[in-house]
Amino acid sequence: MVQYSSFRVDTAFAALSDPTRRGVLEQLGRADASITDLAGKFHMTLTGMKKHVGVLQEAGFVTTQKVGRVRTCKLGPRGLEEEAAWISRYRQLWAARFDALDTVIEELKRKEKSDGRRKTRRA
Amino acid sequence: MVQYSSFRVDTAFAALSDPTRRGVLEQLGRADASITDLAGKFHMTLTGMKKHVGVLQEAGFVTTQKVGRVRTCKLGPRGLEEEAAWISRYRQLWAARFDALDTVIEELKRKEKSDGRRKTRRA
DNA sequence: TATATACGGAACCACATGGTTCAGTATTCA
DNA sequence: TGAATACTGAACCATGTGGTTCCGTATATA
Repeated sequence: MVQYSSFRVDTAFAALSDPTRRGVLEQLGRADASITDLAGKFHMTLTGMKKHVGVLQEAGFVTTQKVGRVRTCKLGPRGLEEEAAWISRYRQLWAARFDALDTVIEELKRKEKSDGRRKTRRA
Repeated sequence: MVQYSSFRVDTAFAALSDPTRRGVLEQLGRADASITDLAGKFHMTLTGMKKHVGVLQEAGFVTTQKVGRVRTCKLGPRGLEEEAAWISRYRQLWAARFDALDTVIEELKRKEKSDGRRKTRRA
């Protein structure tokens, strides 16, 4: 029984809301990398990148391991299951909400076409 | 290749990172509501709720309409398409990254199977 | 008309975020 | 050994966030 805590989803979505961090995830999807590698690739200081990696690690998206003086980052065990589940569930809700209201969807289509000249709307 | 604007995804994920706002979305999935309704349901001031609704509106998840003195909120035209796309794409990346590790991929397959069949999970 | 309701907006607050610099420590290598 | 490398951590800064209160305005209602 998968029970996702609100806290995890919070930190996960927060982690994903930064373009640098999404970039880091994509980068690590291609190859493992050190802090220095990532800092260089995203044009910021080591300290700055370390913070981002820390956030990703906190969210469970990244694991790191230090060998010698180099800390290597790689994708962690979480594959965004819970976030995918939340979004999927919401999309069902959303679709159901719009399915039920045919008139609204029609209204919406008309609106997108005529670009907001009509204000009269029944709901 | 899907081209999604980084800005939109940023604000979308940021909007979803707050549990109150996710709650509001789920609530609006069940029924439209006024600011006062939502403020009461989530135990905060009108002004506080108005800010949350503003964030959701900015992200395109919610639309509002004022009739008389009541502003009614409803789910907007965006159904998290871009966010679902990003996550789906990342999950593929992630899975490919772990292809080498047999135990993990087995775990993934088992999970995806049960995910696809039964969506019985709650928030 | 008087009053209660529902919102709008400004200002404030504590704390988080996304960066930086600076001063270390631990490793590697010539 | 000594110098360069790779990171760590503290401190700082500007801005953003999630709330609040206070006051104002428009609308509904008795």
